[in-house]
Amino acid sequence: MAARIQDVAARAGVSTATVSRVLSGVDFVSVELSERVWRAVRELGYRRNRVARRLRRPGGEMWALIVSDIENRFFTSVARGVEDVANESGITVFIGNTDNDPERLGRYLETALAEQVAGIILTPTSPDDDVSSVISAGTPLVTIDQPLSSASLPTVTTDHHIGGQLAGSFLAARGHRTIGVVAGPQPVATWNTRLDGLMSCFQSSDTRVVVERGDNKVAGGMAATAHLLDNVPSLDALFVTNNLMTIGALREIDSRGLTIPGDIDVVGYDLNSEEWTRSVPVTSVNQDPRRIGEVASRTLLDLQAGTGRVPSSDLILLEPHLQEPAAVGLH
Amino acid sequence: MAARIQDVAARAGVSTATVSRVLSGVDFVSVELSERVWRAVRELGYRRNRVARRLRRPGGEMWALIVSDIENRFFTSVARGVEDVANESGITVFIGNTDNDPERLGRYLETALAEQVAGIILTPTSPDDDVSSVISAGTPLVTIDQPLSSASLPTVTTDHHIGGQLAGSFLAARGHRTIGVVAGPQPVATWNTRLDGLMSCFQSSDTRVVVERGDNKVAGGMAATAHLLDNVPSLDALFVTNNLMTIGALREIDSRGLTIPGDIDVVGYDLNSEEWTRSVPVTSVNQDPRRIGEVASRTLLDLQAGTGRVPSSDLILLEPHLQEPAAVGLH
DNA sequence: CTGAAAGCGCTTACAG
DNA sequence: CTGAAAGCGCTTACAG
Repeated sequence: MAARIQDVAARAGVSTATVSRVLSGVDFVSVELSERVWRAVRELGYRRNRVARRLRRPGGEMWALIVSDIENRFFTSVARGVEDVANESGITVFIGNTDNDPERLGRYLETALAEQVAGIILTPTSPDDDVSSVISAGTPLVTIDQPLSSASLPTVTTDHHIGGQLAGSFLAARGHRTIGVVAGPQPVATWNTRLDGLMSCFQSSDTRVVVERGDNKVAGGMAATAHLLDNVPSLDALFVTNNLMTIGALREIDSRGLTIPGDIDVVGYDLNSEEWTRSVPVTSVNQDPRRIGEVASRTLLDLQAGTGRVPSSDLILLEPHLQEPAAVGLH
Repeated sequence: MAARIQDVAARAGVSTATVSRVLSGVDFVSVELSERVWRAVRELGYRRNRVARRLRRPGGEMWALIVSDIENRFFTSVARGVEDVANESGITVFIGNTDNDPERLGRYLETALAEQVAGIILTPTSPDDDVSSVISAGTPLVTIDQPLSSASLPTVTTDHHIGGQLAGSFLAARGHRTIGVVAGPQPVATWNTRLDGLMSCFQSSDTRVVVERGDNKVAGGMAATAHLLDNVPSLDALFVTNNLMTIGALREIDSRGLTIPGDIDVVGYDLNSEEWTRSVPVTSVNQDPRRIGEVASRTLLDLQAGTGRVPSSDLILLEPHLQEPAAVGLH
C-alpha cells in the first residue's frame, strides 16, 4: 500500500542504501542522486517506517511518560513540558496513567520496554516501586517528584522541605499555634518531607501539629479536613500538601459556612493553574510543573547522549514559591 | 543484552516458530513443549519485542490520540476514557497535543502513520483539517467533537444543538432578553452549533443575542466577557460555549464586583470537573468526556475488527445535561 | 503438532 | 560517493 524505501530507490534509480543515507542526512551523497531521491520521495508520498527503523537502530525516537494521575492538572502540565522538549528533538511521547497503582505501573513499564523506548520519565507511586526491569534493560530513566529507594537515578523535583517551611513560617508569622495538616499517603516521601518542613517551624511546646492522611484527590481532601475540623477544637490553620486535596479542603470549609482566614487559615499546594485562581483566595506553595517536565526531559536527553553515564548530581532541585492570594480574589 | 526469541528457543530446545506460537497462543502446541517454553521464558526474563512484532504483523497494539489542549480537563478526561478501553485490549496509546495548530496536527498525524499505529482518535482543530494522508494510508480514524468536511468518518460527540437549547430555554424561562454569547473560534462548527441552539430560543423581535469570539482558554473568556460587559448596556445574561472560557467569564465578572445571577446570569459549559465545583455557582451544560473517550475507543475497535468497513451511522450523538448550581454552592 | 525458511522495511558495516 | 548484502527480532505460510 504505502511506498517503501525500495520503491523510492527504484524510482530514483539508486540503491536503498543511498535513499537511506539521503533521508537520514548522515553520509555524503552526490547532489545529483540526492535530488533524484528527494523527487522520488515527493512523487511517491514516501514516509519512513519508524517501526522498521527502530528495529534496526534502537535507542531512537520514543519516550514513555508515566504519571500517577492524568486528570490532575499538575501532571498534565508536566506532560506539556515534556512534550515540548521531546518534540523539538523529534521524539514521540506516549503517556501512561498508573492511578497510583503499582501493578498498573508494572504493566506500563513492561509496555515501554517492549516498545523499545529510548527513555522513561516516571512519577513513582511510592519509593518502593520496582524498576529493576528497566535497570537491567539499560533504558535511561528519570524520576519526577521523589527518588526511588532501590536505585540511584536522576530525580527532578522541587525542594519539598523548603515548600513546607514556606507554609510553616507563613502560618507561624500569623500567630497560629494549632495546625492541621492534610497530607498525602504515608509511604510517599514527598508529603512527609513537606510535612517535616512545616513542623520545623512549630517546635515550641505551646504549638501543635495534627496530621491526617488523604488520597491526593478532592474527596480525600474533604474527608481529612472534615475529620480535623471535627476532632481538633482549637484548630487555627490548615496546611494541605497537594492541589486537589486543597480544593477538597476549601469545599469542606465552605460547606460548613466557615471563612478564610477568619475562622480558619489555609495554605495549599500547587494552586497556580490558571483555571483555579477564582476559587483560590488562599495562600499556596507553588511548583512550576511545566518546568519540571522540561528539566526532566533535558536530563533524559543528557542521559541518552552520555550513553548511560550517570550525571554528576542525582537530585535536581527546583525552588518552590509562596503565592499569597491576589487582592482581587473574591470569597 | 535482552533475551531474544532465539535464546528462548535454544533454551527450551524448540524452534522460534514454536516459541512464537506458544506466546501468542494462537496455534496448538503440545503441553510438553509449551511448558518448556514458558519455563525458558521465565528463566530468561524474556519479553516480546513489540517493535519487531509490529513490523511483521502491522495493525497491532498502538493508537494515537490527538487532542487540541492537553491542559484542558475536558480532553484529559477523554484521554482517561480512551486509555481505559485501550488498556483492556492491550493497546498502548500515545497522546499528541496540537494546541489547535493545524501544522502541529499535521506533524502528529505523520508521526502516527510513521509509527504504524492501528488507529487514530482525533479532536479536529477545524472542519477543514487535512487527514488525506490518514485516509490514503487506510488507518482507521475516529473524530471527536466535530466531523470533518473533507471525509465521512465516524464522529463521537455530544449533541451541541441540544446543548445550546438547554442553555437557551433556561435563560428564556428566567425572562432574559439580551444575551451575550462567548463562543469559540469562528471556523469550528461545535461552537456555532451551540450558538444556533441557543438562538433558536430567542427568535422574537424583542430579544437580542450578541456574539463575541474567544480562544477557548481562560484569557479569551475574560477578554470576550469584558468586551460584552463594556459594549452591551442592557446585557441580562451570558452563555459561554466552553469550560475554560466560562472560568474566564466568572473571573471577569468577579473582578468587576458583579454578582450572579443578580447583576448578570450565566450558563457555562462543561463545568462538571470535580475540582471546579467550588467556583461554580453557575448553571452549566455538561458533556461526559470520559464516556466520549470510551465510545470513541469502542468505535475504533469496531473499525479495526471490520477491516475498514464504515459503520452504519457516522455520527454518534451523546446527550448533554443541564446542571443547575448546587444549593451548597457558595458565592 | 513442529520446524526451516522467507520476509516485514529499514540501516550499516563492508567492498569497491 | 555508491551498492550488494547481512541482519534487527519477530511471524507465518509452507512442508512434513
